[in-house]
Amino acid sequence: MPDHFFNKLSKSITLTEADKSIFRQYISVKKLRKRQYLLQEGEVCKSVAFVSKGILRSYLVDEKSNERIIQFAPEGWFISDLYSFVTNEYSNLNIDAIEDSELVLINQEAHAHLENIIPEFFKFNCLQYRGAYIALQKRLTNMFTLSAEEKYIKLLNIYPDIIQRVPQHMIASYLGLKPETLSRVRKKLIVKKIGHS
Amino acid sequence: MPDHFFNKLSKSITLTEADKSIFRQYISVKKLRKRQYLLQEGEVCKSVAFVSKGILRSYLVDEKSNERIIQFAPEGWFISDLYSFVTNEYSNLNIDAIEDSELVLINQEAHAHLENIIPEFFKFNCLQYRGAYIALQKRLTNMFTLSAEEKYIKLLNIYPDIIQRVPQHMIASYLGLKPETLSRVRKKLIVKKIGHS
DNA sequence: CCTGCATCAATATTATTTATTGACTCACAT
DNA sequence: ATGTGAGTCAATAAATAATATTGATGCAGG
Repeated sequence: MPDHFFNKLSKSITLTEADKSIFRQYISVKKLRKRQYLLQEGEVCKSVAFVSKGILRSYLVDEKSNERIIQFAPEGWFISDLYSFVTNEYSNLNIDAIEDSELVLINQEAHAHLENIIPEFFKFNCLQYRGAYIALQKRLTNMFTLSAEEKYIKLLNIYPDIIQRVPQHMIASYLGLKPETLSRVRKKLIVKKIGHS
Repeated sequence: MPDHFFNKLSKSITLTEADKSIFRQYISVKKLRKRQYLLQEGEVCKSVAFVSKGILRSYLVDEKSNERIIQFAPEGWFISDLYSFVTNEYSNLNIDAIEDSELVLINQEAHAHLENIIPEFFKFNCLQYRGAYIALQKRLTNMFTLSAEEKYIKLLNIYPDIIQRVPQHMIASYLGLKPETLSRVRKKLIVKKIGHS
């Protein structure tokens, strides 16, 4: 079951068979159906999830009760509320499944323990955090500097697959746009494209 | 928030204001949206839920992966997997919301504690169990002895409200019928009725 | 050899989700 | 002051998913 998970790890670190069987003792597998929560606002995030099938999102709802999407996590990605996970404070974000999905879960104790006994796993996480930090910073700067159209095109180039899979209003939410605005941006782009051909 | 809950208790037992404020310390409130699980097969049932709004169901999925509905719980009812709740073993049933719902939750420790310090609550539960047992036994005998049509009519008489609220295929599942069969039974009944008028 | 129901497959109906459009407002950069 | 980019609100359209019905057929038991 957690093959996909091991493949992912193996891309950045080297895992022995012994390591894998240790992992198997500490991880669990969970299925979520579409719209099901993995984590709800007000709960404490007790595990990080690796998505082996499907796609999840994390989001928060603002004062005006709009959903603001923080992250999409398709197969091969991790998702959690890291803040709540490490501090044990209540989470203020929600994580749910956009499609029926399958996860590999690692809870707090398991995670700590695995990092201790498998140094390569520690290293893996290190790399993950660094990468995530860089990506987030880039996203933030894009948010501040780009126009609606530019944001959309950038996303289209980087994650064309995600745009295909998730409803458009979620893309809008991710980009900090209103669905109507995104709809109009797309229309304009299509018109342009037809002009070219 | 838990007014509805106190009203329910007050129908069978007498609660002082002091009792109520003790309760308030030990219960929690939770919202579920349609199709969201309260409990999934393989988890341990950590709380009993009082439904203050909406409607839930508990069901198990059989070898042929049909859902078999055990119970519906509309407002004013309790629902849980009592077996798992008392033994701490993994549940083999699922509980989810048929409509967006609001619950009052009492977890294991709270439940035990409340029964200890509020004898009336202990008594309430006693009555609940007895009533539930009787009702279940009646249901079982109906299952064995009645025809599809009779089962449906009986349900219609006892819980007309539930039949209005939940999809027909769930009624079928509850009665141990196939959706097609129930559809045909209903058609026959409607024809009969028209004949009468 | 009926009767009562299950099964399978197709289709119809209804509800829910998602997307688009129009008319309008506001901020702000020119 | 004015045009542009995006938000807001309300209505509608389109797409998808959930639910219900129907017909054909099979099978077990009185």
